[in-house]
Amino acid sequence: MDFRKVFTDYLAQKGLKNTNQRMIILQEFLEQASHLSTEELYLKVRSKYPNIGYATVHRTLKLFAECGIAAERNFGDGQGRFELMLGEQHHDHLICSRCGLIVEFENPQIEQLQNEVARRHGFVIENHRLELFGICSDCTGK
Amino acid sequence: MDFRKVFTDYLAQKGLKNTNQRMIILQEFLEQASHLSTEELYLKVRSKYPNIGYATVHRTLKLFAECGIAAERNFGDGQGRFELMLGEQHHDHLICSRCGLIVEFENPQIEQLQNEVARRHGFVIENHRLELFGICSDCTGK
DNA sequence: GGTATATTGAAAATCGTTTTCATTGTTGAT
DNA sequence: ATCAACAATGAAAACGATTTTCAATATACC
Repeated sequence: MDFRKVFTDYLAQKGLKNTNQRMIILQEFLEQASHLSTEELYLKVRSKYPNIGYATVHRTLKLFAECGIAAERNFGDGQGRFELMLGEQHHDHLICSRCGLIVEFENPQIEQLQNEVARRHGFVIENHRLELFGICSDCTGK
Repeated sequence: MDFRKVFTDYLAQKGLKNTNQRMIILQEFLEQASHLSTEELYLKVRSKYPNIGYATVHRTLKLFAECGIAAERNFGDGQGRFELMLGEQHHDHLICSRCGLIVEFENPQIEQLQNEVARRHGFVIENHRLELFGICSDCTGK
């Protein structure tokens, strides 16, 4: 999937402008798209391009979310995080409380049970969030 | 379960002091313990006891969480919320995106599948968070 | 009661996020 | 290519929720 095209198409369609900063930030985001906070991406970008500001990184990440190439997550550490959306498939997260490792997983059975629960309570689900916190195998060993 | 006793025991054990404010805040919290934010509880308390400050409410809620009679939640609306922990049973949440209604549910089958997923990835689960966002039956009708 | 020490409330500090604003850059029309 | 319109930028300020500071007060224990 060509994320650059999705993004530039979105910009064009919205009458927004295709700037160097936006392309640089997308590039850096794609290089390591695993659940970066705004702060982390900003530091990564700034190390190579010192005059790109925090606000621009922040605004660009919001654009990524708007056009669907990224999703904003919150794992309860007080920082919003963005992750690349590879296609439509939903996935959830396993998070190591010790080292911070984040593993993605999918489980259709769980999703189905969720729908059942919702139906029983008269809800129509739009969205969900499932996070499992624990200790990963590396950290268990230590 | 006598939450007042759990709380005062915790205070005693920690060498903390049993104050009027703390008892008042616990009282108000118990009266309507359904997922209140600090702000909401503060307003509720202040309406009856105008000279209890926000900081005291906040600090007391943290104490509730520490001694296990409350748990802090975050439903992504930018406000931390506290809910009464009635015993050990874990439960998850259905949240109406339109009216904000919060319904609690439990589903052992989902929990079991979660454990399986975790095991497959070498994780030992300590904790989890599951939230289903959607539209409740009242709001669907309208 | 007296003393040590925790608590309080108001205000200030903090943290992550968002906005403002003057300047700069991009786009599309000419 | 030049121009005018307007979006984007970066620095700093504003923001909202949370947390801390600090002098005054209250509590617990002797």
